[in-house]
Amino acid sequence: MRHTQLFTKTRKDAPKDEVSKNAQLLIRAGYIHKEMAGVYAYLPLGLRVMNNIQRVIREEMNAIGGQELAMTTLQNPAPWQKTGRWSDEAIDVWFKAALKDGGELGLAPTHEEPITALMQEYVSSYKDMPKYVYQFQTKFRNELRAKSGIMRTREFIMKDLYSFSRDEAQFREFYEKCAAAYMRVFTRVGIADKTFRTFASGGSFSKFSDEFQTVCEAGEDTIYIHRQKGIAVNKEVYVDEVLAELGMQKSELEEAKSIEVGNIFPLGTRFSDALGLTYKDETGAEVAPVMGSYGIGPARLMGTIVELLSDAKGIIWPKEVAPFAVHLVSITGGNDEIVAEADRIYEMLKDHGIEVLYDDRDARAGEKFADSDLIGIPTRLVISEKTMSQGGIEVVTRANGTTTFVSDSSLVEHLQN
RNA sequence: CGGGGCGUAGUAUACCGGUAGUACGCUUGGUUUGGGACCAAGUAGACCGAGUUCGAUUCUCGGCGCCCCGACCA
Repeated sequence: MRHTQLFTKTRKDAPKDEVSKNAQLLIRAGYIHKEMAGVYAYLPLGLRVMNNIQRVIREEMNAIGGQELAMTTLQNPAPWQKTGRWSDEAIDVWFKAALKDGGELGLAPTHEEPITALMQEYVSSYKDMPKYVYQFQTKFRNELRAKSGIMRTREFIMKDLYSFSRDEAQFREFYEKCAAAYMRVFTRVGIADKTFRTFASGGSFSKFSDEFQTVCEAGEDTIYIHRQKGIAVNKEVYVDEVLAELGMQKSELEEAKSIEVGNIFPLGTRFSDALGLTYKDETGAEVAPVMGSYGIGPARLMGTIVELLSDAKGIIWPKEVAPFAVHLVSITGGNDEIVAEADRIYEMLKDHGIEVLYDDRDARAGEKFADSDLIGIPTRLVISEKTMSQGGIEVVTRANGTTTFVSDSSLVEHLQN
């Protein structure tokens, strides 16, 4: 894409009402737009990152047998009434709306009820299980206090997967498989070294759950890390009784602030019981499937990546999630030959399927480099009088600033490995 | 929800009970051209409502919005 086609612009100053690093950088670079407190729009660059993050998650979910679907954001109260969660006492973040005919509906804060009700139509035999379904879907939560940029918002997309298993053993097997898939996701988006599977309270669903917590000063949570075991314990269950159960001692644990980037938890038969979801086992007996729920917030992941992978100049995207693979920057000084050469390289890269943002603006070097650093595409290619006279292209790595010269005949090969 | 703070051009900020200033941006012209250039001329602003006052962007009250700390986080 040519920069001159991009309608967004970078800016030097962050808006005064944004304090968090993630929102400041993402807004300055033109990735997101704040619509109101806790509600952000994704602009072309931001949408590309969001789509890349979702692609990574999708690939990992498909690899463990997940089937993607799309439920609805408008929610029928009926199944929620059956589980007792339609009331504001049960879920205090409901957005609800009145229908013209006097009825009421909800804006989805989560999807356990509708997915369980939906599966009732398709699950009837032990042969129908296990089943793993997931979606990327907008959730609405009327938070009393949205905060931390895109980390805690009132409207956000969540990847939520629900597992339906014959019994506890079958459920556990998938639960562990999914935990491993989550770690692969965090590895691919570049935050695995700081992300720990974390023992946590199960909230109202179960006694315990597992969170994936990424160590970061900007985090809302506090965890206690057991370095040797490579796992952690959430502060909410940091009590002697639980630690003993886990075979840990307080002296072995290290306190850290962290961001919850994922959460998986057992649902047992709570929802299948309440909504009457059953299957017939080999003996013909009606049995309630054992369920599990598995969430990752792509936007929160995006915010976490920015918090962790950025410097004073801007963002440093990992390859898998970067909006473009390379940032082609021309320094023309009004010289048409350089423009023509940059255009040629741009077309060549596109022809080889390399995703490239081409800064074809008639701007000075300083401004282009500053914007390039801010936007944070992993690899920058510079074409200027200097590089042309040396018969090559300058290749700069955003993460560490290392620069190499590559001849244009070997450029594509250089970029592809 | 408890506490605190803040609303001034597109953005960031200043001053002031009496014609609202600066920088960036944007427009035009010129000079520049490898790390956010320079000169000149333009463009554009007081969240809403009520009150006090001769006069309110400024003071008072209410509303709305935004931020931070805490609580909450299914």
